Amino acid sequence: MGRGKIEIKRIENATNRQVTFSKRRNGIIKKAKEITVLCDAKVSVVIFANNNGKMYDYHSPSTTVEHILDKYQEISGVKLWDAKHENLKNEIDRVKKENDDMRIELRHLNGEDIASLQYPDLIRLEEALDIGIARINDRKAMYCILVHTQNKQENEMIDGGVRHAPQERDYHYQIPYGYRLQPMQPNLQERM
Amino acid sequence: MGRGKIEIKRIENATNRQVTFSKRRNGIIKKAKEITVLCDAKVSVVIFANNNGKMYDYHSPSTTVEHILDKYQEISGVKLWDAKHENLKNEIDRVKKENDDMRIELRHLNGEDIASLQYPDLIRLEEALDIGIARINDRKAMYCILVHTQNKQENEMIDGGVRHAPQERDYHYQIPYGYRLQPMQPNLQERM
DNA sequence: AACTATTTATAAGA
DNA sequence: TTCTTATAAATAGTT
Repeated sequence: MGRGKIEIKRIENATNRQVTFSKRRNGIIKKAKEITVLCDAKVSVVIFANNNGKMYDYHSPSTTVEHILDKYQEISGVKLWDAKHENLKNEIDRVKKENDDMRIELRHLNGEDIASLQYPDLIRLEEALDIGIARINDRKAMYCILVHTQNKQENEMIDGGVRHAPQERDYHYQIPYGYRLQPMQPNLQERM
Repeated sequence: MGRGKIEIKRIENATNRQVTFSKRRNGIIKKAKEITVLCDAKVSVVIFANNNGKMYDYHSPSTTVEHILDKYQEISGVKLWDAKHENLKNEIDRVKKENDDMRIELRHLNGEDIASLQYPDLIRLEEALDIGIARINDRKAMYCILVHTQNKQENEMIDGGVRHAPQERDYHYQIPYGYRLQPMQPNLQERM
């Protein structure tokens, strides 16, 4: 489409090549704009000149490059982001694995999904639970002591004619009256 | 460039639009190939049909999409990866948060880091642990029953003159001789 | 999917 | 470069 027909092969004359590049580049981008409007298409064109590396591009409106690339990946199956994001993905996998392991352990501690466990595993679980209970009872006992002390202090204050508003840390209303101190676990202290 | 001149605006007739899309799409990709050869250019064209979402693309040889994108970013200053990056980071944060929560719960169940817990939380924990222990004991009991049955079967086999190789599921070596059955937890069945 | 009358793109020249 | 213009190529409407 010009004064003469040309063969489609590299134009050896640099000036000529540059001129043709410029003309045809504009042509392609014009066509891209046209098909966008005429046919409601999404188009993305990126052209680099080989000599100066300058870039020319067109992207149809309401189409971000990201969007086009996402679709490109999805359809072509090429994973563009992998190189860049492999590390992040690996970390996600690692954390998710950790997550799954903990979820399983939690379920086991709750006595769920234990059908597949060997007998020694059951023993181990029971021991872990026993330790937990021991420590929690220990802590409960400390609350009782604390409340006891606090009550004593409050009584002394009333005696002195001063009454305090209930504090955040007035726990005793949560503890049943007469709650008995749990005996300390004799073998617990060495672990704490 | 056809029988009649057309205005560059959306073609309303769907069939016509589809035909024009097809023709012009081929035209653009042909032009892209030509400029690649003639001018030694790097070209990337991606076209999506709006109706079926089908993708058509061309990328000049020795030009990966990644390469073009890298250059695109470098020149345009647009950070294409950021959006993707952000999503992955958010997921990591989300999973890590889940992770931390579970880690805390595990520590609590183990009776650790409970100094900051309120009394009702301690009660809740203890109840959870009790349930776990009950279920595990229940399971242990099932092992004992199983082993008992198995032993009986083996004895019968020996009586019949046949001796079997030890099976995978011969658990009894893991259970101390004379291990006594744990009493079932009376309030456990309704939960299982 | 072909055909072809026209429009459009562009190669070569100024 | 940019403009011009002859001609090749693309394609709108038709079959």
